[in-house]
Amino acid sequence: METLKTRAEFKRVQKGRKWVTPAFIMQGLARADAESQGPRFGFTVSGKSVAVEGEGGRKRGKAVDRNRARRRLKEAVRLTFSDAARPDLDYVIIGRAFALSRKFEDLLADMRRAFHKVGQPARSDKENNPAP
RNA sequence: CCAGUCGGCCGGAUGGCCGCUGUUCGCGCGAUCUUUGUGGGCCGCAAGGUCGUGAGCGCGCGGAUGGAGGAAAGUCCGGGCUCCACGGAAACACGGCGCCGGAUAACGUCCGGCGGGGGCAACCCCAGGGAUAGUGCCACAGAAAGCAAACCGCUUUCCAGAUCCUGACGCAGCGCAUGCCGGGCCAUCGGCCUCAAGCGGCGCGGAACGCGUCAGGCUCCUGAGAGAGUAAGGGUGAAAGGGUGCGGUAAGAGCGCACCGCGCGGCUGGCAACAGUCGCGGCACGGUAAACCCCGCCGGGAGCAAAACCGAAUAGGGACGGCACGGCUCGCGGGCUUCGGCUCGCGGCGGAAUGCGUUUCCGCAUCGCCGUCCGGGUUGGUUGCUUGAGGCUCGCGGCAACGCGCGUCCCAGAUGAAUGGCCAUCGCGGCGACAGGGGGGCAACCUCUUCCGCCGGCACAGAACCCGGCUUACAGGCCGACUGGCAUU
Repeated sequence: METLKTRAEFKRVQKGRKWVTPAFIMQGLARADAESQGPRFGFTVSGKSVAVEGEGGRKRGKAVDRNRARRRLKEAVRLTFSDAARPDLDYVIIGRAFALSRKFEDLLADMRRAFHKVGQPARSDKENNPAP
């Protein structure tokens, strides 16, 4: 599984198609250079986004929670992308609060559905502007 | 057994499936290098080419092996390291620290003491230098908050007398039947009772007490009055100018004495902080320095996003070469000069040219264009990057912190950021109740425990250059030493 490395790549994918679930937000965009093959993924989780409602107001997610949310999302992508993701797209997955508590099999189902939804309009884009 | 104090340690375990990353070994592929002193083969006169061998690098596959914490956290101190600044020293300013001795690379840390405070005790807590160097502040309350003063109170002198004292008089009251009349009872001239708890009219007395009037007074008392003394007591406060006791005094007061405290000086013990003791001082010198300040010690700044190296595109800078290089009584600067000037660069004016907006007009932009090279430099990449004031065992020195020596081990290095995801069993925690067992109770029942079921996914928390500390967070659990209490032998 190849990951996005630079800030510029992340900013670019932000313009792409978006799909929201309780555990994450997925964005996808066709890659400009056709150099590498297979899809690429970027993961991002902020402390604010995984904040948990507790006694005395919201509790900001600490580093442990952020890392754990990212790992679960990463694992879910790893188990689903080979047959669900489109190889000519870059994806960005943004963690949300339920990334920690959602059952893992539901997370996998969410992920497959998100790949389908994000990949669908990209196909029509490709028909309008065929890549060189 | 219960309660507690101190120190040390752990902080889920095992397995299955699928992953990430470092190191190392092997294999494969890729580009590069592989001698210019005889130094693989072949071709070539040669430059060189080609095949092979080897090397490091990159990628892939396979094997082996390592992979979060006690706080990785907060970023509060101290260092290493890097860059910047800086001739040395001192002073000033600013900041930090502050009992003494030791440990340490250093520290605001640690150890051992000292002093003060708390606890029955084990033990715990303390920013703990200087308040006779100076300045400031001390809210509220209180009379008064720093230099003595005096609200209540206490005492005294004078003055005064509603209250006080003395005297006189009067009244009330008391007494007198050994005062009279009256009255009553018994009765023989007479005797008895009655000054009222129950009875009329008069009279006498002045020891004590009461009231009134008058006069006098300061012995007592009083103060709506003036002055003086006092700080014992009351009250306020965090704090009120030493404490307790005896003496003393008009009342009091270190006014005097004893003990304690305080200050000064000496002696003894201790490296020292300090402790003990002797003498003197009659007690002034309140607190606050986490108020300014004084004294002593320490301190250059910024930080791994430090810093070094490699370096794409675009824009801009410089050098060189080629092409182009038109005007001016202009300005500035350089070079040459036969001093007439010539020439180059920059700028100004003018405007040719080129490009753009559809053309002219007009407007805007450029003032050279092209090529090669150089330096700086952003995205990015590499290094820094993990062997270090390092861990462990043993021995020695030291009360200890710690030091020394021998041996042994290598123990995370990610960078949109690895060290994991999911599941099962056990463990843990909570809840439930059928049943069995133990304890308490007359009983209802309560409680502990075993088994069972369900639930929770299970404390605080994720390395980011590295060490030494501090602080803060933390479910549950283990070990050791010690203290107090109860019970038993």
